[in-house]
Amino acid sequence: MPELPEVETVVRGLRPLVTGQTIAGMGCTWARTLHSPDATTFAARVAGQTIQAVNRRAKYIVMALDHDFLVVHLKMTGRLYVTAADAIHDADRWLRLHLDLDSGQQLRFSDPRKFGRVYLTSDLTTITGALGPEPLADDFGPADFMARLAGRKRHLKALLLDQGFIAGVGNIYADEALFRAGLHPLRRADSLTADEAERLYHTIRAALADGIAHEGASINWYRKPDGTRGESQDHFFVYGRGGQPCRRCGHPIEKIRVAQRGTHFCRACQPEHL
DNA sequence: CGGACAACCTGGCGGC
DNA sequence: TGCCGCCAGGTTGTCC
Repeated sequence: MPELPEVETVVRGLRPLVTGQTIAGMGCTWARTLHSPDATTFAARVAGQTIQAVNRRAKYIVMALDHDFLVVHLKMTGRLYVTAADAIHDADRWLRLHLDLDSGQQLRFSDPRKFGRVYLTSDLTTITGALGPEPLADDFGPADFMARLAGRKRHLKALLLDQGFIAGVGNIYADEALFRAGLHPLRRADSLTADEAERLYHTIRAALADGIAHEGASINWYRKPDGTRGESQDHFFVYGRGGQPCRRCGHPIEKIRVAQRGTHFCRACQPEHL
């Protein structure tokens, strides 16, 4: 569930809580949560480093330390929160890793499904090197998007989910962007007119920006660092609305599978041909 | 290049 | 109440 808007919301919540804090130690209770290096190396290397900045690249949370980058991917059910070291939270039931901060607080990573990953690396490009552009970046314009679309034959839905094509879009905001653009998820990328491509560029950005404005979508697992829910899900046009009337035309929203993902769309607003 | 699918995992839910 | 099986979806890797 955490896509660009959810990760951005987490980053904005964490930033004032951990920036400037020095890490005293690390504990990990599910080995595979640590992608690299191994726990012993990780703990020794992270200790004593100060968190200089908290940022986002695609769906990765990137904390710049003195000599390394501490990177977290929430995958589907990961949650990050800061708490007093002796405090108990509901999400601790699935606690996988914690960082001891010199303030006496802990930065905790909880993850029921154990898909989330934590990395410590001095070279960020080993993680983010193959990612496509940030869709909300100032220097990413309609012409850049249209150039990337050119010659691609894949279904639009599959292409939007491809992190190497454009970074940060996941299943929810792909469906929302395609609805807003009036484009069927099975349209081939190279079948778009210039107008359609430019429209899609703008609706991707609008869907993501609205998601951030509503602080992400708490369908089930996602929570902000303070434990509260985002409200993006209350504003969806199609995602999770199969069988319900389209907010624009009243036609029932359909749910199909595209690229092995549940895909929601309105047959009237997103015609398959032309 | 692109598509299909398994793997990684668990909780929540519908059906019986 | 309880058990069963399915579904959720980000990413990687494999195979065709």
